[in-house]
Amino acid sequence: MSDLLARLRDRHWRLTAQRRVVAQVLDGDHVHFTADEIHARAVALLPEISRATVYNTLGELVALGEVLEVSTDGRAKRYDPNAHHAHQHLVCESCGTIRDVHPSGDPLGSLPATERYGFSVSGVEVTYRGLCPNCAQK
Amino acid sequence: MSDLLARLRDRHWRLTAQRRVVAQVLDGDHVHFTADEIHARAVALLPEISRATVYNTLGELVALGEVLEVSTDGRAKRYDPNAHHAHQHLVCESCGTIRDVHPSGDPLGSLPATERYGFSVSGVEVTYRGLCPNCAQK
DNA sequence: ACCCTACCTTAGACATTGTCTAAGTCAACA
DNA sequence: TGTTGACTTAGACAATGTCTAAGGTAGGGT
Repeated sequence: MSDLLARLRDRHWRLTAQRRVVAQVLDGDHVHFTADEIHARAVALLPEISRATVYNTLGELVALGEVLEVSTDGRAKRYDPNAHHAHQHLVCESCGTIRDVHPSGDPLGSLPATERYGFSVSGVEVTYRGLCPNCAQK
Repeated sequence: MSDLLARLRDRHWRLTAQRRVVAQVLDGDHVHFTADEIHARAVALLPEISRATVYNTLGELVALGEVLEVSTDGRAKRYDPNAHHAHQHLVCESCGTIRDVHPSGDPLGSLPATERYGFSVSGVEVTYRGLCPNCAQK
């Protein structure tokens, strides 16, 4: 994560206490928090941080390619700090838990030219859906 | 589409004017409207139809498996009446247009057991992203 | 043909998530 | 250490979706 802060400094980001706290909350490669969850955790570390700043900071991190935005369910977007290793998501339909997964094969290659309708295709997202062990039990 | 209405009657759906109009708007296999767009088109056919009824009806059609709900961007969900032929989506990042596409291979098969973390995986969605010919030109 | 009644529809309040604005604050450079 | 433009703030606003209580009606039963 200090790598992240270093990269951001290189890009002339002002290192404010608020931005540091958001980065700290996102630390760890396997969290998929919503903006509200990030705000709640940030407030625990820096009580006066505002919702707007959390949204601003997340938006900037996404624009810089340091964090991925995932909307798996039309509810709140989730933010995925694991932006530097290609992966896909496995989502529990019941509790919303997300796991990072690594399918075999190149998903982009599976779309033949005749199915591209003149689009310039730049990316692909694969979302597997199911029940996590916990929810399957109930 | 009369098939749809027939199937719904078989399931003891009350065929109200409102539900007929929503079904009519969804007619055609390649539309991907938002709830608001569906409401606007429904109002043109039946001025007194309410927003709540459109939401209710769409929710029921989704629960019955007659319509798919797609949220490609964290904005408004879109409703896809092409629920009976497996397909994936190609989305224009600029204007939001969606095309139905048919990739080769079985996307579910690409997730090895060691990457399933005990989940019972029941489905997979593939979303290709890019620019449509129109937006690419600009 | 006409009642019933359970199911459907309605308007509008409310909830959730996200965006914007105007004023105040502060990180970084000189 | 002073200056300045980028950053942060509270709260209003916007977009989308859900809920409620009251009234309407489709369709079965007669």
